[in-house]
Amino acid sequence: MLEFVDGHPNASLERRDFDVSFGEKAFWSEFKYQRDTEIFGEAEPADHVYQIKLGAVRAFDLLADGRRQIGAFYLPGDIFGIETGDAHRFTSEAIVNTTVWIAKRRSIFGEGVEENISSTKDLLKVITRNLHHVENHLVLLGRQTALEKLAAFLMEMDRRLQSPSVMILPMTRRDIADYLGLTIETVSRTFSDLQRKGLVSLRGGQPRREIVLLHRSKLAHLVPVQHEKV
Amino acid sequence: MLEFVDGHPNASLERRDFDVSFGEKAFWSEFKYQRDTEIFGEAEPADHVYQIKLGAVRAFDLLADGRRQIGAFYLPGDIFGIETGDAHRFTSEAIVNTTVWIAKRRSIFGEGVEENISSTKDLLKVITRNLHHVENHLVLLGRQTALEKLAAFLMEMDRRLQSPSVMILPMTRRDIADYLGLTIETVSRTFSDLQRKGLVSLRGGQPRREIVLLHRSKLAHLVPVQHEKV
DNA sequence: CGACTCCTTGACAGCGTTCAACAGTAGTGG
DNA sequence: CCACTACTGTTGAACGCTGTCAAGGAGTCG
Repeated sequence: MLEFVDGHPNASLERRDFDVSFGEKAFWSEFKYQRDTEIFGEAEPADHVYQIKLGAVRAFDLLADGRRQIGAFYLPGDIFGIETGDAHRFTSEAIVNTTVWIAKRRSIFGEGVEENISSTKDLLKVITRNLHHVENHLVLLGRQTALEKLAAFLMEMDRRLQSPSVMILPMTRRDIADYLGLTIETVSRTFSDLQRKGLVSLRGGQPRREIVLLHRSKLAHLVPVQHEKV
Repeated sequence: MLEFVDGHPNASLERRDFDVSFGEKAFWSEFKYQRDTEIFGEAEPADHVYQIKLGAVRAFDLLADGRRQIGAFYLPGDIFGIETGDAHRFTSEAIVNTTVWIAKRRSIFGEGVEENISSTKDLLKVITRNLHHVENHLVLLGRQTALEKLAAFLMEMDRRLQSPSVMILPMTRRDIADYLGLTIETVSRTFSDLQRKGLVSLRGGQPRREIVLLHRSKLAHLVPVQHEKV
């Protein structure tokens, strides 16, 4: 099973051969990635499945001139790496030191998807969730203002972190900006806006990653909703 | 089989019970939709699969205040309507008078995806292609300029229409704008830009939907490419 | 003919970017 | 212990790309 480590140069193997419920029995191994190291690159073969145990991951595309678009953040519990069939579309990096469980794709799905039906349904469920998220994000990127984008981002993180009283964001302003299609300055200014309006409170000093949502319903009102049919 | 017509109020049934290759044998019926009529709405159950025979379709999300984001255009040959598992995420409308073949989902996949393995692979292929397209579109919406967006749009249409000498776009400037996250004025100005630069020629008078790509390689150079790893 | 849609163009405004300076924190090494 | 550096984040000022508002041309339909 050293092939695992070979295929993941930035990972350090901790334990292995878990039996997690994803379809049927499968062999999972635990890896740790240091902050800012790559988990897999764009166009690499997508032959593993990843689940975050601890930490956070960004999936992004980098243009030749340095522009970056983050397509998704993955948090503890999230499954990723199987978004696009044969090859990865986005590069994935650990945002902070991150523990990931990894399984070979064929150990879960058989060769391709031929053999294992129940896990194929799980696969479809994960992909469908990803697709849904990306489609929502299309609307955000194409048709929302900076304020709406940041409010939507905060509500998304709040939901996915199960509405903690103090939300501790793993990502930097640059990550947030690249997720929302903005610059770090605009993100920073919009945070200040929200603070002036009394909707959020920024805590912790440099990196200001601790955020308290003071008025979730007002924040939610800033997020555009889809049209209700007449 | 009148349930078909019941479920598709805007459609007129023409012929039915084709035998098309999508996985194994399935019963397809041909429907026609008038320009600007809805094929299926957001949040409706996704229990049919659609393939365009003639015409064009837009899939979009409409916000409460009228802002619209188009996620994809579908052209002859394209399969759509199975993007998101149980319920549709986007509304689909015929852009022009459009002929569509429709099959019940379970007549293709069995109840859910349990029974038919080979068509499950087809399903995954279609969904994967959709996901790939949407992820590309994320980068376009979040990180590209108006000029880059329009160039990318023209190259995409050129490829999908098999590089005709004269490209006849089915969609209006508004559709293009809502696809690219721009306004119609910016789209129009950017078309004029490209024309002044000698890269395209706009033909046909009001609706100016006939476009000749005069310099595909220069046009392609306007489209940002993903970063090549060092 | 009038009414309508689609598209283009001009003038102007504004949202978000760019450029720049600076504060707070952490890590390093003399 | 204290520079020194590096990194993250905030804020100000000016710019500019794109949006907004407005007018008008071209084509279609009844």
